[in-house]
Amino acid sequence: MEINEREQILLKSLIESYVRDGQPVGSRKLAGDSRLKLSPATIRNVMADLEELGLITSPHTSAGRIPTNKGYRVFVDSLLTVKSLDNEEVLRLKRELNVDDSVENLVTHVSALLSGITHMAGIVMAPRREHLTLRHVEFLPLSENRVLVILVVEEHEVVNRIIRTTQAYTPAELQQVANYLNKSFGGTDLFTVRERLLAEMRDTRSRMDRLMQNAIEMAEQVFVRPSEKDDVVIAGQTNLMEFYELSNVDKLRELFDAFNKKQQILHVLDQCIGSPGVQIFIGQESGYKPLSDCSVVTSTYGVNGEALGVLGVIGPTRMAYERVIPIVDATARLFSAVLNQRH
Amino acid sequence: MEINEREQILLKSLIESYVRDGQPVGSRKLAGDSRLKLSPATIRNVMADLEELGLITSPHTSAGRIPTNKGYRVFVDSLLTVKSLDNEEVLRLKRELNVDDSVENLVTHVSALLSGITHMAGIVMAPRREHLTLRHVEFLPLSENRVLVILVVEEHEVVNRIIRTTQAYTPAELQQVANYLNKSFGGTDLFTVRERLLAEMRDTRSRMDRLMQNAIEMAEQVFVRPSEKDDVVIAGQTNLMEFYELSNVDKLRELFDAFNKKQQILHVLDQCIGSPGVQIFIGQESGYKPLSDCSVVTSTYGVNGEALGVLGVIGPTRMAYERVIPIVDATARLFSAVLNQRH
DNA sequence: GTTTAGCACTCGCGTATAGGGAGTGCTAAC
DNA sequence: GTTAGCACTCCCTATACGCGAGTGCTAAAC
Repeated sequence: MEINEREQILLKSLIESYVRDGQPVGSRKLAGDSRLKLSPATIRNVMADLEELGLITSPHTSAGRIPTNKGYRVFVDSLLTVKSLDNEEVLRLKRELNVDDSVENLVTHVSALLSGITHMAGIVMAPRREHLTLRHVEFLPLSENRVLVILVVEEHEVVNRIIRTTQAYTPAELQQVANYLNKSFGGTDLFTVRERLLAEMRDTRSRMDRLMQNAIEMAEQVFVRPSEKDDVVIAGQTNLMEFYELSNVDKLRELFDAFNKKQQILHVLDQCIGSPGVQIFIGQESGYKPLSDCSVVTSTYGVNGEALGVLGVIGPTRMAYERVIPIVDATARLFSAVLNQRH
Repeated sequence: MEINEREQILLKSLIESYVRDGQPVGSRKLAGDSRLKLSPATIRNVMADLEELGLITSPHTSAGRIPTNKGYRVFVDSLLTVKSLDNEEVLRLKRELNVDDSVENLVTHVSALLSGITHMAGIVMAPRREHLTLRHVEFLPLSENRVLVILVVEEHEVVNRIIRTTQAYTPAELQQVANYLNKSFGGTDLFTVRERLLAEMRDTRSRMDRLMQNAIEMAEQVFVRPSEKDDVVIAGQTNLMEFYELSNVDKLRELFDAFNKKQQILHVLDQCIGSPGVQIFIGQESGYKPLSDCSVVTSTYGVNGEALGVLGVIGPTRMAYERVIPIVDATARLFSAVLNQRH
């Protein structure tokens, strides 16, 4: 795709104008906006070329032109001049993130922030760790055969679940098992704990003492990956209603349903985790139909340079990319910084 | 409000027809529907009376009549014949609720169920206990001056938070404090723990040992009511989009924003907790503007006859009350039963 | 050869108008 | 008290029309 400088300038002007006003842009308007001193007639010629290239299109004969997704793509890739972020906004971000909050709260906060600043939908995927290290484990007997397990992983995170055991344990027995696990496996990856215990069982099948048997029964149920259903937090969905006001309510519903389902959204975000920095999906590029009228701007965040998750913003393809990109970028950095501080 | 039998029958027919089809009901249609063998002309006379009473109204001269909120109220209070619940649906409800789930998960599930069965929005207020009894407490040192506190309250619920202390504690000291608190205050109400410890401090200011000092510093920060931000869970909001399709997008947005804010919704539910059984707010009766086109059907749930929370359904005033009421009722009973089982 | 002015043409949108349909209220007869 | 008949009202849809915005093409100007 080669377009000459004049075409670039005009495409840029056109997109900026369309993003600002939401109205198809005509040749006369463009002649006024652009620095280029050209008559509307000339501009019409250029626009015809751009249309031939598939970068812009007209909704109907007598309207102006609007960018196609391909046009946005060219704009984003090579024409856009990113505005650096308002200092005030950076401060606001910093102020709102409390290091001592649970990860869950932080994620919710960040999502709300993204949505608040951009007036679109904020979206944050919860940190995904391949390896969760065990910090501490605690067992509390409930009714017989049911045990409440409290697991502290990494540094801060508390996970709890109820397991059913084949036999009733006394508090003392539970305490014993907990002590054993804490002493032997503190700082170890959850899966490793499980595997080592199960390996132990295979190796020394017959001559196992009671303690070990108990530990193994627990381990089988306890040391599995915590459920990840709330893996994605979306905020400010209603902001998107503005953009659909004129258009189809059915599409809006489809979009909102997609937000509720989350899995597919998660899948879209998942694609980003490999490559660092800001990524942008325009329209169908996300490969998910309900998002076909939307763009998604994402960035990865993480700890010690390792990407743990993805956050970003969902809005109409017609969004102010030059503003949104630095916001997403800065938020990801700040969030990473906060996560780092906690270690 | 006295209306004679014939008026009652016609009002009932009219509402049932309108709820079914969503179309204003004319005299001819009503003459066909109703068991009464009356000509459309007679029915027109009756309808004129009902209109004078404010029970029905016509959108415009040449349309049929639709119920007013007052009409719905009369219908709900004295005309409605409640359908008993499908056995299959009861089973579905039972099947979906897992006793061992956390309260949080249960609440989410119940909300989704209500929404799924009624095709409207489900809404569940998390249980509110006046008194939370301490089951177990555990301290884990993080970086210096920061301590992770894990609190098990009631039987199952795990709450955790990070507190900052004035001095750095050793793990041994923390263990000591935890042991002391567990031994002395297991089974006690959280507030009571706090108050007793603070009272202790006042009484024996000078001659306090180290352990007590530590315990008190902890107690001040730890034994406060857990934050209740996620007090209300709403599911299936998108179902409501169908009903607004024709009407105002702005109103829809207002409604969705209200769902996100939650506080006001919570306030509406709060009103219900006093009186047991199913309650219904029609239109503005809820006293909350975004809900003025909606009806809210609620019921309380609880443990041992004590009401702990409220659940229900939000939908258009034009809803099938005779179906929704038993659903909400049954769900509340089942949820109560599940909560009771856990004790 | 590029740029520009001029002009006919197209299309969407808002307004005006007419016809049909549904339902009503009133009156008079049963 | 009930019903048939009828004029009336109002909405909804379709059609027509004019206006405005913007285009593409052509021919002249630079």
